[in-house]
Amino acid sequence: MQDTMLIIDGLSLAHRAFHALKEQAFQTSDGVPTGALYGVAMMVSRLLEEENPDYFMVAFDLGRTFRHESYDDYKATRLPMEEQFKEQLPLIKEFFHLLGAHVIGVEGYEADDVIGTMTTLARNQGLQVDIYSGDKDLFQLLGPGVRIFYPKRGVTEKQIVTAETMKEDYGLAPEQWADYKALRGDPSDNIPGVKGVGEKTATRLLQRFHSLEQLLARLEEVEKDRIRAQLSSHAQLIPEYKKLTTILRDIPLPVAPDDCRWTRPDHQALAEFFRKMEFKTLLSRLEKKAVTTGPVVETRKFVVTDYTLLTADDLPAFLEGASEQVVAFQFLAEECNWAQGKAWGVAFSTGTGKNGFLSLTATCLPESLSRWLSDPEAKKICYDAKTQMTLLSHYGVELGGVDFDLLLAAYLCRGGEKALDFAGLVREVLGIEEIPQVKDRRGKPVDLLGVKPDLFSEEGVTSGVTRAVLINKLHVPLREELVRTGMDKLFFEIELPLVKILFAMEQKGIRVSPLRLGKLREGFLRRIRDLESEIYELAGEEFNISSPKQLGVVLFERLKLPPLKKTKTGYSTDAGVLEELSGRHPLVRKVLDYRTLTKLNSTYVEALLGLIRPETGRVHTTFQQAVTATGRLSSTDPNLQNIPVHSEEGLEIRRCFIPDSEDRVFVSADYSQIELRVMAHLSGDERLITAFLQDEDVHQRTAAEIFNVPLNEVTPELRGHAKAVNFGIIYGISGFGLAKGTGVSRKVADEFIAAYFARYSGVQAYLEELINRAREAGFVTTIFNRRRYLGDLRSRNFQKRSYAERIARNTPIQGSAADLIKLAMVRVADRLRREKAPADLLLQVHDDLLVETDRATAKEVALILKEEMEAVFSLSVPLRVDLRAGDNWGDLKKI
DNA sequence: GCAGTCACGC
DNA sequence: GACGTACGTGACTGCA
Repeated sequence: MQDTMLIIDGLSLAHRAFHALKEQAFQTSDGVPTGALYGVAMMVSRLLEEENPDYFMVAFDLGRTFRHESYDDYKATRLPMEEQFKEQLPLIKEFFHLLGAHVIGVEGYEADDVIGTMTTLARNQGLQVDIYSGDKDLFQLLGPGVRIFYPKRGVTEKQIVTAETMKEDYGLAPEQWADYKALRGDPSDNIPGVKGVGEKTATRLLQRFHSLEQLLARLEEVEKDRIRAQLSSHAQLIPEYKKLTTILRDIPLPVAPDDCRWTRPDHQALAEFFRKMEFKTLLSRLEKKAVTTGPVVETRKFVVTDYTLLTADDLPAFLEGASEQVVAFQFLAEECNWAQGKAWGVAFSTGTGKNGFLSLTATCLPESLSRWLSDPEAKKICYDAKTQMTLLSHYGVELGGVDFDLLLAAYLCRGGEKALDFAGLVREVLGIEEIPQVKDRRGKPVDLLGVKPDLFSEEGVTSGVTRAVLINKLHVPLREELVRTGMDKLFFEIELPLVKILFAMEQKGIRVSPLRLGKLREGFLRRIRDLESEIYELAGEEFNISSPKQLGVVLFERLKLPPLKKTKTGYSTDAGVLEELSGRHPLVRKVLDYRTLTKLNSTYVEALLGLIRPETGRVHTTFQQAVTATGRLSSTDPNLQNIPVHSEEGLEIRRCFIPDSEDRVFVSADYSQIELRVMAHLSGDERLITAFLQDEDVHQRTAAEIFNVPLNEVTPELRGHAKAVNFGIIYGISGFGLAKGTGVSRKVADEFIAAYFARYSGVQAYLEELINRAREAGFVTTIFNRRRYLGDLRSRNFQKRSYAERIARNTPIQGSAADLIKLAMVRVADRLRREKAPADLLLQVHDDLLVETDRATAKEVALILKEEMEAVFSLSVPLRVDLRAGDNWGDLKKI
């Protein structure tokens, strides 16, 4: 590997550090140092955490620089700054010495010149040169083997600039930078530049003429009279400017690269320095580093080897003493999914400290075990009860008496983050770094419910028992955390009872007609083929239409259509762009159709066909209860929460979902405007509450209010705009986003929002208060106290902060709606069971419940759904549920 | 395997 | 002037 020389642009860093010290602004709430300390932090990271440089140098200005003497103003403005730095310089120097750097300044030259010369020398020796600087002037040093770590202004992420990225980002080569600055000028360096030549013009001129010399020589070729005149009047001065902007690369240096070899930092002295300077973040990083790489510290391990190998006959006695307490259990299985379940055994850990493992070999469980598992009075705890239920279903055992599910508890406690896997949870809560895990051939940890025979060993049993013991250990702090945060009710009355309901829904599955799906596929494939050949015809060549890259080339290069939008990697070809272009070339519309059809076919038709279980003719989704940040459920394999509904082709797909038999029908119950109702409740806005109390069309009412027209004069267009505003409010609006959504101008969109907040001032006040309180507390909550932690609300990074604010506005609304429907599911399931209604919950799609029931009892069941869902919780506005029923999922009619 | 883009739902 | 509507899952491409 190439040796590396690390060079720090000292003056710029001193400048940053100075402001950091002055403003006491060392770090953001998320612990990331802001721009002011960027250089220091990046370097420390590099030195302490990533790799070590072979050579390390810091360049400083020493006193006045003669390169600028020709420019009178320079002294007047620059000197006082240097005086200020002087106070900081000894500290900064000490800091770098502690880090093991060589600090170099040359009387009469700027730090840039020192860097320029050292870079040239080092590169000639074949070293890789990495420069940390906030100054674009150094870009002129870029070239083979030279990179600049350059912070984007106000942004904490580092940006690595090379000659190539510079060309891409600025359209200029390194050797053009001095010319560019001479033309453009730079007030901060007191280089006036050419009047009337800004960044764009300077770039364009240099791209065309390549160098200042060429430009001045061929001045007559410049078309714009104004620019040409300015250039010729500056013709004498321009070379002078260039002298000011050009970094010297051959000044006499007191050292050679070889004198700058890195000496390892003295950690203790460095820590002392950080403490003195109150660089808390850096200090903690240093200490962390000391723990992980310093004197070898034993990683915290936890293994349980003290357990009893049980037999089916031992089990009752083993569990008996524990009957008053909760028992943690964990299955070990070869396979566990909807289709199959084969258990190796089950591990127990009782509250009284007894651990045991029961091996299972047969296709059925011993009676003593089944009895205990299904006994609702025998309290048990586990990690991910739904999956354990799935395994047990293959033994015909219904798990009962689950008192605590660590997966769900951890999900709630983490407040907005996905639940951790078990090892992660143990690490976070108990600080245990290492637990026994079954590993596959490549050393990847294997799920305890998917241990293939060739991997099964003693280690598996140990892993299972250790996990059971840890489940017991973890449940205490997690239970306390739930109580402390007021989420215990949410956990015990909503999430935990929901597990069984979701499990039943997964088991039940939905019948899908393979015949209808097959026909659909035929039709889709035929249309796709037709479109393909038409598109190739129109394009004049064959290409992969599904590749945005290739499509971009065809549309924007071959057909010369205007690229309206760019993505990180090239032209954007999303639906919005294509829609705009559709009038300009017949191919575009066909691509849109092609996209729609291939999407529907591969994501839904083909995928569903593959997921129909041949034994039952049904698809069985998996509901994820511990993934979303807001408390919603999600659905996978297949995802039945995003089956199309808005297009005719989409409805065709929904029509393939059919009830069990002729005697059965689907009933759907969906909450009307639940999120807006929740917002009305949370904000207490009287106008909004009144609208719902009077059961008005809320979008129509909003239109009347913000456009100031009578209710009956609201046109569909106005209603559409109002609807977009309502959505925007829920999602954390901006004028720009709304403008895009409605097609009105940015200015008009801003006016919509202003009008909305003027009319619904309660909503505005609520949203403002919400953010203020969340900033203080560090989290937002839903009606049932579900939390989401939002550290970024205090971030100095605009982007992060704005994002956190949008989340803060949306989460209480979306999350409360999620809470409500989850509770409603619990109530509905309970009621259906109590009334012995022949009905099964099939799906939940966020505000919609799909139920299958006997044709004869459809009305009754529908009314039960409506009743339970509307009465689920008393808000200051009524909840309303719309009912529909039908013989397939695509043709549901209002009832 | 992973990131990027696109598209479907609420 | 930054930045530009919440929450998901999944198919596909293209690069490593």
